[in-house]
Amino acid sequence: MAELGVKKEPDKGLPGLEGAKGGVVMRFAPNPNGPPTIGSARGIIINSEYVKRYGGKLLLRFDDTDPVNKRPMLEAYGWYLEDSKWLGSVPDEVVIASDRLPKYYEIARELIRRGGAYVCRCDQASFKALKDAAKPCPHRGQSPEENMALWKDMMNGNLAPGEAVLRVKTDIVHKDPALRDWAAFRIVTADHPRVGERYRVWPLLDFESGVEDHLLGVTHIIRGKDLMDSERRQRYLYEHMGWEYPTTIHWGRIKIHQFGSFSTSALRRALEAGEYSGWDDARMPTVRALRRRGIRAEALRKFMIDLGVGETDISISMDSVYAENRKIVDPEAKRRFFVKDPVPLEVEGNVPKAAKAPFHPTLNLGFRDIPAGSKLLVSGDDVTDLKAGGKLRLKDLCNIEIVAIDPLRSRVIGTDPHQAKEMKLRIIHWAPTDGVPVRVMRPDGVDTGIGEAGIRDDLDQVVQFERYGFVRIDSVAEGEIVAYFAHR
RNA sequence: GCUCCGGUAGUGUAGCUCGGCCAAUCAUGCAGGACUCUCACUCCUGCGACUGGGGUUCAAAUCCCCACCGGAGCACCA
Repeated sequence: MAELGVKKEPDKGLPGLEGAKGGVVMRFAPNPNGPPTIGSARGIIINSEYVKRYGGKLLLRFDDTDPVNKRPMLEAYGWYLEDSKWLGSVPDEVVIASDRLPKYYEIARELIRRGGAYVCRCDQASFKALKDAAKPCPHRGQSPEENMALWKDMMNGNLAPGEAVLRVKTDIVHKDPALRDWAAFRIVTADHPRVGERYRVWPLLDFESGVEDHLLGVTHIIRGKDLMDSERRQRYLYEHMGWEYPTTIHWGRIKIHQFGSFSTSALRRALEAGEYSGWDDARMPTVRALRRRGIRAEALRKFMIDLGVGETDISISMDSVYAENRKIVDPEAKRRFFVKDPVPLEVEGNVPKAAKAPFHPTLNLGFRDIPAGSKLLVSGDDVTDLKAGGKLRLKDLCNIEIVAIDPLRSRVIGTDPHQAKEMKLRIIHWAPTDGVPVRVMRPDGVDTGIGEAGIRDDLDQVVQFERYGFVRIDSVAEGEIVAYFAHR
């Protein structure tokens, strides 16, 4: 009775894709000039999410056609594969543009034959001047035969870098100057990290990407709003060739509060200048850094899917990722004591020999013993506002009253947690003097302190340092444990 | 200069295609409370938005126009 009206259900997850019923072919197409960043993760995750939803194929395509300005890194190809896999987005097929130059040449020749492209020998500045004035350059009217001959000169070395480019004919009087006769190939004699000096004519993004999307049968393209004009440019190419353009979706630029805006190239420069310890430095906005810090792929996936694919430029906070991750990690993270900036605390009276502390407050993960005694360490942050006569509870150990401040002395006034509760004592954590030195690498700096010795058993695990935050134990060396900070 | 795109709470997001179910969804954040030997987790309550102005209409977050704000392209970069 009540459901006569069709209630609009709030859209859950990603919006549907137009014409995706029979399955999709989608691609993520990075330039491998560094490891995947959080921005890359968005592309990897969203594309793969759609493929999972509609069925079909996920392609990982390396658009590595600039050996100079955005020079590829050989290691980065593997990094993308590795991080895609970790993110739960294993590609069905991997394509590397620098392997496929001959295909592009073939299409270039066909395009020339069809009169869809010409070899332009203007220098950059004078072409721009003509283009801005919506005037054709002198080479635009060359016959396909002339163009083919010049193309061969580009290929065989008769023309030097800068002396000629192949341009796709569009509409030289188009009202948007960005679309007028764009360059498809240029001469580059620099060596390429993968294929050396085998080729001297390299395609530009609009050609390479546009051609590949067709060759690979891509049905849906998701790309940045900054590439909107790319689609409009490529449509001219598709028209010359008689191809059908895929469906496109655009999204806006993404900024992250905690990292600001970043580009792979900028990060690479900073890294090479020695500002970071590596691509997985805790301060890096890379997938591998997040992984090292103990962020789970599931948290990232959920976060990215929740972001959606809007065309608005967004400025997001890692807080949401952290909130997702906290929920995943909390039930399995062992609790440990880590005392930051330790201050010695003398305790008089009957201090228990050891604390029997649960690994988890609510789940049955067992207990660990932490040796105690009359000399302990507490966090510098916890003692700043202490005064003589003040009382507090050392968690899982005993209740104390502060006797003196500098140096810090106290006496046991009981061990019963209920007493502490009745007295509404503040509860702080502590560490034994024979604990292990711990260094915590954080996005915002480094903390040092002493942790309970049991942390040595937690290599590669995500644990919670009580009242401090979640960390991943990164290394357990003789003298020091290194932890990477995930979030509070 | 030319051209294109966008503007819902602090931050994201749903709703906008086919105007009424929207005194506007969800998450995160913040505030308060419950639980708890952690400032974690969980639960409850609360805070908080349709950029502005015109127009069309019985009715506009949704359609049209203008303004303002933000982003992007006009590379032999991706």
